[in-house]
Amino acid sequence: MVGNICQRENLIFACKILTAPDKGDIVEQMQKIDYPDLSEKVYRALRIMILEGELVPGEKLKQDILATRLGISRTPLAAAFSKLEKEMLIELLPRRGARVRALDSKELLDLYDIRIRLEPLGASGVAKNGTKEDLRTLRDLLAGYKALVDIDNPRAVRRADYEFHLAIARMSGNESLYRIISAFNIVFICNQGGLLKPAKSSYEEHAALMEALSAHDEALAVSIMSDHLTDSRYRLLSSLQEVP
Amino acid sequence: MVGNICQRENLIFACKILTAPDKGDIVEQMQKIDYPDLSEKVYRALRIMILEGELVPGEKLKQDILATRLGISRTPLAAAFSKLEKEMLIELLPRRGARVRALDSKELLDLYDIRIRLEPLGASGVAKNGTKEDLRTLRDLLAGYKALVDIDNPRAVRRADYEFHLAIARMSGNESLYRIISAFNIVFICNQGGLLKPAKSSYEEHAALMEALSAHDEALAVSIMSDHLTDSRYRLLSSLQEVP
DNA sequence: GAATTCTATTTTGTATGCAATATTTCCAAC
DNA sequence: GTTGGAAATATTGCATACAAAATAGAATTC
Repeated sequence: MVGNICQRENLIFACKILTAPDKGDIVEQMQKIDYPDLSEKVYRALRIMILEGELVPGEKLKQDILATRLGISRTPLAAAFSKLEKEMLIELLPRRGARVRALDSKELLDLYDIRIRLEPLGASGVAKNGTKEDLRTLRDLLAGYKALVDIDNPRAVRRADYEFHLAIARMSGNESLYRIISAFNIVFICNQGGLLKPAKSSYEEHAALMEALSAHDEALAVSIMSDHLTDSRYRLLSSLQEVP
Repeated sequence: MVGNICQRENLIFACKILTAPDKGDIVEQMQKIDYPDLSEKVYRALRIMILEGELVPGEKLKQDILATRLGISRTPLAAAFSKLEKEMLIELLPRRGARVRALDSKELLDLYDIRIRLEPLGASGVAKNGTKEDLRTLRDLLAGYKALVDIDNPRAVRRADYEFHLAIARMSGNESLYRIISAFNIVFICNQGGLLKPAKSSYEEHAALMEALSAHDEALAVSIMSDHLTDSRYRLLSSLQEVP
């Protein structure tokens, strides 16, 4: 996936857009990351800005302002908006502009229901077809996860969790599965509200999953992934009922 | 969903594009269906053209030719292409144009794996929350299905199957589920290769599902849907192994 | 003072034009 | 006859420009 290579750079770029005091700096960043086409670059930048909360739900995305700020014309924005709309990150009201979509708790629970069905399929794929290289990568991600848990950095833990889950989908061998999970930012959005369970518990569940994957125990991997997510959904539901 | 209202008209429109001998007819059709924005209209038209097989896999989509044929400029095509790319219906190679994506058998099987996980979730939702109105609509669709089976019209049966499955996802109450299933044209693509089982068997399975939904028997509905699709996937696999 | 209509401004959607890149064609060399 | 390269052509991506629509604001009426 080309996307992941530039993920970090894009993030930096996205941050710059809103934090940089002068426009020259932004343009500089834009030129640094040269994707073949501008609309893809803009799309990625906006995606990260939304997911990272720099563009908040409900916020109107005015083409002129964004285009000026990014130093581009409004044309490539149209394509970027189309993509973001398909990903349900923005709402596109004809002739009335684009807004960052707000997610209510029902939608979050619904997304969990989807995760619970789809991600075990990914785990199954890795257990069946995961290469030694895949498993090594996952173990590395897991080690990174553990380190972050130990130093107690919630935001970084969330990111590590996201990367671990997405890596499994990517390695599942089911390309469509990966595209669906990543395109809809399902993992990211579910984690957005913060950690639903103690980082340590979460880590232990990941570690158990890692064991099952390493042992190519498909049934166990599926079961652990399913339980892992079902538990998270349950916790989300409980936390919602606490503060209604 | 606004989309469904104009589904039929769009189909007619899409067909006209390629069959109409003169351009004036196309323009006429374009004006008939007035969506608020042109890019959405074009997107829908192209989507149907691809799904109906009028634009064949591997075919290059040249902006100029398409734009001229549709009587529009190339600008709204860009947005339409972006959407289609997200739906995995076309491939977008930067600076090298767009191609209709070809699906190999592995991808088809992978899509079935996803269907098998997602659609039972839809059935569950309808069994739990389906209104009387929803159930009535489904029964109507089922009746239509039966009629088509009786007169032996495979193409129409396929379409009816598609509509029945999609309706369940739509009525599930899980908006994201519906968007994912419809956005990726999962049902349609899976049916593209033709019917995998005798239309009569398929109808009977649908009828049994309808019973379970009417009785609000969630577990049974889930199980029937799951079996229904698992069987289809198995048949697909078998048919692929026959002619390797 | 509140509501409503009419005007002015903003903002979006689409077409066009230009520059950059890809593809094709043609010609020469081996 | 085939291969390699250069010119010509075609095609894409982006910016600009313009028209249609929506929003905001002012003036008028009740």
